[in-house]
Amino acid sequence: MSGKIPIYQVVKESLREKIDTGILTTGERISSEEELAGEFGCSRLTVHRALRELADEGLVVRRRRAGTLVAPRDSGEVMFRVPRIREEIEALGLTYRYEFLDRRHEVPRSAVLKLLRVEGRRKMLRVVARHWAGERVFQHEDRWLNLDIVPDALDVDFGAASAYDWLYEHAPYSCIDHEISAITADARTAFALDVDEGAALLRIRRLTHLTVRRVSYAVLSHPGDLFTVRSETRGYSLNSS
Amino acid sequence: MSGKIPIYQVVKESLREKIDTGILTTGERISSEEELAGEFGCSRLTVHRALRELADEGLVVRRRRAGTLVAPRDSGEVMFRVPRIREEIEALGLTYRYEFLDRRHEVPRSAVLKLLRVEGRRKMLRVVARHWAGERVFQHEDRWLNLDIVPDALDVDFGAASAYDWLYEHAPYSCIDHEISAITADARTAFALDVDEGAALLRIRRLTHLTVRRVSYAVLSHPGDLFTVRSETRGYSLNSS
DNA sequence: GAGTGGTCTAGACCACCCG
DNA sequence: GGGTGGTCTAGACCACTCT
Repeated sequence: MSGKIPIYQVVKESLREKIDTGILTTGERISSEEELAGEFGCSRLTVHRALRELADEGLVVRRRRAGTLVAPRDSGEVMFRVPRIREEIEALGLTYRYEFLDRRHEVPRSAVLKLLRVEGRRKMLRVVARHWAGERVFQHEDRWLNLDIVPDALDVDFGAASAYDWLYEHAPYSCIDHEISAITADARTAFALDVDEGAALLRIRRLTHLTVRRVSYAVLSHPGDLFTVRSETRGYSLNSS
Repeated sequence: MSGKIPIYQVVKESLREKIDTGILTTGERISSEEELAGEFGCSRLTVHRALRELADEGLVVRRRRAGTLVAPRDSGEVMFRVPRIREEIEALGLTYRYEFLDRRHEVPRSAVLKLLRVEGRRKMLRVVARHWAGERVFQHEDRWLNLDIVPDALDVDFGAASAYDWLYEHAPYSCIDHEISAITADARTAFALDVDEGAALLRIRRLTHLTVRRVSYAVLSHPGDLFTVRSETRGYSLNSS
């Protein structure tokens, strides 16, 4: 019955449980790969893979000569999924609608130039839009596109498709940095989001980049009562039972 | 000179670059492991490791018989580090101070019982505290500890050390789920955080669990102007030059 | 059926670093 | 110096799934 589970998984989960339940505690040394291979009756490479994956997850630390130690807990990392906005809204059972507001070819303020790592004062593309969920504004998007990296954007009319979607389709694979904060809506933003002035907003600032090239910078504002960021549990949480 | 870089890394970065720059596009098929092994003059296992890691990162999708395909971009996952609050505050150059407020042994409201997966109405431990950064309240912590999982907590006086620290030291390794949202401070919370009523707050709800056992549930509230959650870039971003 | 990925072995050599 | 992890090979068998 257990013949279908790969051996490296068995080794991994066995060690994970020993760590979870405190049988192995912080700083404690785990048997060497060779010893574990003997215990589990498998090759060293199989054990190596199990230990490497545990190290990738941050549960153990590996050092040559010193061996494998249970890692100190560093309160760890949390994963959040950032779905495409349309999918997110439709997942809530609401109708998604994109509303184009503005498109300018102009020189950004210096803070934005700096974020985009642009030397001197050059024109970039600014696209402003709203994303609706049913009858409410779900997100206000104020985005700068770096024309040094994606010059084609200048030819695009963002009246029908959002800059986000365009980037998603046309820009190469990229990393994204996020900052999430809570702010109070000023008059202008309140109007844009159709909420009361002073309402709490969840604001995400997002910098899209490809290695060192900054592709785009966006400020995304949501009414606080509409949007929540949820993390996904990392690792295997065995939800059943 | 290049002899020090492992072959699997070379394979991985070579393919990553082809994907990043658009030479390989979404849905396109990558050569089979055997073919790549030939190209790079290495064994199949070495290629396999490279491809497996790319798959773990979500850049490619692998299916038997069909082969390895460049993954559709699903806007991916974002990693946030959640540092210990003391470290976070001290990293800002401010003085950290813990202030104990309340500790009760009582039956939680039903929503909390449900979150903690507790059957029936049983007493749990509630610990309320504030975390200061210099002269400002940085976080208000309202935490429930599940005494079925950590009965020892009942013997602990949380006057000096926070429930968070105690959990960190005494509870086994665990997963944590988070929800981040922006809310408006009501009178009570505004008083607790020493901000104006109606101010924007960043609220994190955090459920600590070990597989299926819910250890603790906490509501953490921050003044919106003090606290921001920042993501870390995932993967290798080759920051130099 | 055949081609692909998934896992595993036994053995090897190297790099690192603690004693 | 010697024990440990890091990588690699050549070959093998299996599981899946497309045709």
